[in-house]
Amino acid sequence: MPVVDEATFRRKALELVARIPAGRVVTYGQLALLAGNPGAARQAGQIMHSLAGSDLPWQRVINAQGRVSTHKLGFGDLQERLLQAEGVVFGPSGRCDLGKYQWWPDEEKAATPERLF
DNA sequence: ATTATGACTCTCA
DNA sequence: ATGAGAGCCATAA
Repeated sequence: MPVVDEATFRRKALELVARIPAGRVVTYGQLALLAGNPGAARQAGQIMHSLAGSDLPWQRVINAQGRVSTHKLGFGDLQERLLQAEGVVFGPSGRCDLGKYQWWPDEEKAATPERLF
């Protein structure tokens, strides 16, 4: 059973998305976990679905395989371009290195010098 | 109340 | 590496 109510879950999820630095990404499952509802990766996606046209960096949310999950929806191409514009590199299989770009909240406190570029 | 539907994720074959 | 299948959880019908 959920650890937090839907409203809270959604609020925290959006909060997290807003904090993702350019050039970094987070997964749906990760978002669900951090928002207080482990296992609710689908809801994370559901929330993103409702973000159409918002000012949030929705493009920085991808699936656990390091691939964008929006090709079926038609704008997967756009999402990849936006990310590449921020420095994220996608391999020929349309996959990027999560170990390298995945972002975690606590990183804000610790400086993350190199890595990028 | 029940069913259908996903911007999901794991586990196997 | 690729794909099917089964959990998962909330929303819309």
